[in-house]
Amino acid sequence: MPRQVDHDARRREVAEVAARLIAQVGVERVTVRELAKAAGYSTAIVSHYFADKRQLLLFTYQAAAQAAQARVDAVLERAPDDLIGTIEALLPLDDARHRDWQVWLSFWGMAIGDPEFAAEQRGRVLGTRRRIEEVLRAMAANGKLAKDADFDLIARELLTLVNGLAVQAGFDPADWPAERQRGVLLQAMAPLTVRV
Amino acid sequence: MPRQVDHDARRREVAEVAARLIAQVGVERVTVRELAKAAGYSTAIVSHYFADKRQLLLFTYQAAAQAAQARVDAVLERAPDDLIGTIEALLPLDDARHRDWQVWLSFWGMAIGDPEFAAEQRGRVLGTRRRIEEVLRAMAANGKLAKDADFDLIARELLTLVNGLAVQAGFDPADWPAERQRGVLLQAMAPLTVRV
Amino acid sequence: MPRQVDHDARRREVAEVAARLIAQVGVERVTVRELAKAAGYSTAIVSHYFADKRQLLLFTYQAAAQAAQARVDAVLERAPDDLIGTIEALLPLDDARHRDWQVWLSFWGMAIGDPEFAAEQRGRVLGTRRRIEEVLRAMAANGKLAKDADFDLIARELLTLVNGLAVQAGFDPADWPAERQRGVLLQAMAPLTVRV
Amino acid sequence: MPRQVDHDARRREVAEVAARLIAQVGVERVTVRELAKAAGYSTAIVSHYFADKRQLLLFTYQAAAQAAQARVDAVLERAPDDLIGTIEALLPLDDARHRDWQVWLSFWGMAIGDPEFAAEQRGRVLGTRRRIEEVLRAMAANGKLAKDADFDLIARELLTLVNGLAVQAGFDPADWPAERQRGVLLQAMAPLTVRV
DNA sequence: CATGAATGAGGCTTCATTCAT
DNA sequence: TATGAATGAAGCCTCATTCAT
Repeated sequence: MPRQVDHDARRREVAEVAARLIAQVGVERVTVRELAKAAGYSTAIVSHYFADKRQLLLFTYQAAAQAAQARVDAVLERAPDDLIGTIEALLPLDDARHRDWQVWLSFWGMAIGDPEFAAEQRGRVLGTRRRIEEVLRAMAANGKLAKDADFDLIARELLTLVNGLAVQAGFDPADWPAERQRGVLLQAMAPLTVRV
Repeated sequence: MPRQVDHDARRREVAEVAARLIAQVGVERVTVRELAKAAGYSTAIVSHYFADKRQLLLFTYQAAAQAAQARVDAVLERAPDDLIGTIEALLPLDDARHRDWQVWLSFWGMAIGDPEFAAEQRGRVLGTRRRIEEVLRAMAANGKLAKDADFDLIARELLTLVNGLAVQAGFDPADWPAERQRGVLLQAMAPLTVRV
Repeated sequence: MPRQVDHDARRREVAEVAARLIAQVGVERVTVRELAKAAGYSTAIVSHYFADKRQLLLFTYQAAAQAAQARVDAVLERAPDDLIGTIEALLPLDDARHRDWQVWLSFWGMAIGDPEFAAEQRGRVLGTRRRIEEVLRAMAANGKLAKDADFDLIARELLTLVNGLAVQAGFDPADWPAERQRGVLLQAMAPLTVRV
Repeated sequence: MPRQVDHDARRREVAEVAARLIAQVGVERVTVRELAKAAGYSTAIVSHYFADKRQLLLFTYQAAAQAAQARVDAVLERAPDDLIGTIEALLPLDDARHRDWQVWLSFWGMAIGDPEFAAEQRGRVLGTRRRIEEVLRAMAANGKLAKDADFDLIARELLTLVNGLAVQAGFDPADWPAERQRGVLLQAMAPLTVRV
């Protein structure tokens, strides 16, 4: 019997290396050759595990999105109405989250003019907003938020803040330590949530 | 006597075409050939007016930034304390501003891993924040804002909102018509400014 | 298992084709495209086996130099004091040696203003002179040359003759058949060596 | 009446600049743009005064050859049998002659595979040899050389020495100061000329 | 399953030359 | 006579991909 290789595990492994490289040099500068070298495989690895370089990149993008989602899930499992925890799970407050944002930022260059990537990006934003809305509803159910609050609008503002913070922190991490991100976030959230 | 050409005007002309293309297909997909064809020149035109393709792109980036700055200036000339006007001058509320943001979004892909473009981006953010702070100070001088408000923090929140809105509107303009952008903006600004 | 290729052999093969082309059209007229076509490969073959076109040319130059050295070695193995044999091994007396000189002549154009190629040329001249000096010392040891002869000066004169003959024969082979080259050589060598 | 420009003087002026550049960077690296800049003219100067870049280079080559010829003429006007003076007029013993040789060396790269330049080179060698033969005949007439000497062969050897010395001195001037060039030359000439 | 040799398309750039002025 | 803007051909190189092994 031939040695069985866990196909999906290998795909994730390659995508992990890709994410590392993308965060370092940007998505457009990542060549299959460099990627293969960094991963310790031959150049044919992409054709082998992915139909295309494009598919590899898409997979890498989605993997980062799933990681973010998992972070949010971990928060909500403990407390389904932990809004601040949810938002913080999304912000680039540590290296892992910072790297995910680097990846997304880098992909945005591709997403301009690439309908499929743009759609992916739209979907990710929409999905995240839905999750935030759920948290808001949970808060309302727990009396932490007015039941007639405009959940959609609040969620939009919150996600707007997240994206805005991440963009600025992404290109100027020195100017945006975790505390400063939290400072802006809390200033903005204060009037939103204390409206029981 | 040879035909005289306004060098700077021609540079702006080429950069304008570049911006159009970038907004359409993304900065990495813009080739000199396509650019030349779209501009109605030969491929050598780029080398003629720019040292490099890279220099052309940098110039294009800066041109978009200057356009934004000019829009803000136009507002502040009329009313130096017009905060909402300033912010709206920055948001992708019409096609022109939307296109500028498409250009920046596209460049962010390059900025990851390209120190010079990243620095450019940082500079642009910093400059815009300074201008917002000035507006806040003018407001305070006119009694529209508490004199001891944390100008830096407020300016950071406002610019965070601008960037966050632009990112979302950039990839999903249908979901972010001007009114919705204003809606989020006003909801967020209300508690900030009405604190006389 | 992938097809295995002898990297160095392939490099020599490509360089051999390059030498042929250089001798025909001159080093500056050799394009990667022509070279690839003549070698029966695609243009990417050069980048595949050499970092650079420049590196390929350097390698080609050195290969010709090594061929000449090998010819001298073959002579000296049989008779370490065979001065005439050594000199004749260097002269363009047959097609193979003529072609090597064509290559060097062509490279001289590059060497002007290219420090690295100029240094390579200097090194080759110096190395050859050293070998001639060794032959002279062997002759002195065998009583074929005065022991107090000025080895350096004699070697310089001999190599001067070699270069001078090669230059003229290189551009006017019809006027410099082997016999005439030998004629000048022997006339010049007669007074040098018969001084026992 | 329009200002009359001395066409030939302008051609020589441009060629002089070209020679300077060629000696510095090699003939293949000289671009029309650089040449025009160095000469203080526009790029169209070549099309203006020469049919072609190629014609300009040919003219430059010939100008250097004429300069060498003029140097020999100056010697022979004083003493038509001054063999050593003639040879020294050809050797790169000072900067001016060194530069001429740099130009020729650089052109040799072009001459390989360029029949017209090769023919030019052949002609120059032949012409110089003829002049040396004349000097030898003058020596014979003055009793400084055996009347039945092989003028052709001696002239060939002498010109071989000249070319050989120039090649070596051209790439390694530090190793070939004037005195060393003369040393090799005199060692080689001694047996040739003292055969009255 | 995995390799690395080889490809061909395409990118940016440089350059001699032309042309209207 | 002289200019400099503009061209188009060509050069080198890089890269994702394919294919025999």
